[in-house]
Amino acid sequence: MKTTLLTASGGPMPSVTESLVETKLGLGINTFWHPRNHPKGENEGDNPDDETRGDRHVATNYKQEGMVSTEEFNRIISENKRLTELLLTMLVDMRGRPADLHSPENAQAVRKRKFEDYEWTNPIRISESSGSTDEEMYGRMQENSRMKVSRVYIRVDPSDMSLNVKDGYHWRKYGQKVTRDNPSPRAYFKCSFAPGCPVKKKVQRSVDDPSVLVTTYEGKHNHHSPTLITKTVSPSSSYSQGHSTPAFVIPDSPAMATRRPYIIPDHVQASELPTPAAKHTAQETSTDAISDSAGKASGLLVQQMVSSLTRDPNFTEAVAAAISGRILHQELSRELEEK
DNA sequence: CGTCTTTGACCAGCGC
DNA sequence: GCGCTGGTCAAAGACG
Repeated sequence: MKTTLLTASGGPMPSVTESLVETKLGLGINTFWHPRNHPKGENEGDNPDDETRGDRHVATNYKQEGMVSTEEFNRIISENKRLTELLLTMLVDMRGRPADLHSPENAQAVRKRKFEDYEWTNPIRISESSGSTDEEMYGRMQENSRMKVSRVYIRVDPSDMSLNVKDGYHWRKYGQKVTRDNPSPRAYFKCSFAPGCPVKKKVQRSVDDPSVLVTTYEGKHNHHSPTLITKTVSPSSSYSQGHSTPAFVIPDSPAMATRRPYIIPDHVQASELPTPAAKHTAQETSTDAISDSAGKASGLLVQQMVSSLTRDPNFTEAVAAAISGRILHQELSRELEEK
């Protein structure tokens, strides 16, 4: 079974650079992606022949470093190209929104649209806010933008009709409904790992792409992540305790990656994240040992993220362009001063 | 026997 | 008030 994380925008999981842009633009959840975490076999129809020379240059460097095969890297290049186009589309769309707000007659409509988007993601908060004016709700929407509600998009095998998402927690299904806007049923789950845990999640297939499961997590766990004492790793206990989403799941094997999303919620700092190094110590059942290892290993994840950034061809090119542009600008300024 | 899933019934909120 | 819709409950059955 193939699993691919997607973004809140409904598109494929972006590369790290795009994730950072998404963060800057304030889009929903943050995401973390790395080629090595991507299941093989995606985009099998992509043609690697249309890559740019720059991409080939980076590909050569990749190969020299022995990190990935040429085929693998060509696939990554193709995907990055496709994701870049997606990002540009998103940017164009987002740039249009502030312009809408400048128009008084459109401001209310745009605000309503944003509110509806938020309502889709945060149904509990909205219901709590019922009775308020639009102005109050919109303000509250912005105020609560970092609440413990998140959505995860997971690509699964279309032939698999189950709505089970293995995210490390134990869930009890308590209902299923067919909603008006989606022919696929929506399943309702409650966390059953600890008694009284208020966390719920809803799982429904995407109306646009039935191979994508849309999972909405609500609430805060009142217990440690069960993944801490099994095969996977969560961040330090201070983070993982009480968070509604799988904090960070490191699969032991590609098979384990099935339906196990990689998620970094937007309020989590890099220093709070776990690392691959913590994974090994997590095999122990002692949560104290896990907390210690997670703390020591936080720097390694930062390294991994930096490594991901630097291996992204577009990011490399952008940095090179920025640096060369700056150098050129300095040289021109110096020449002007000398004259 | 305990746990989980299924599924129809029920309830609350909302718009008309 | 009525109908629609999403969310939840709870009984019955399946399963290990």
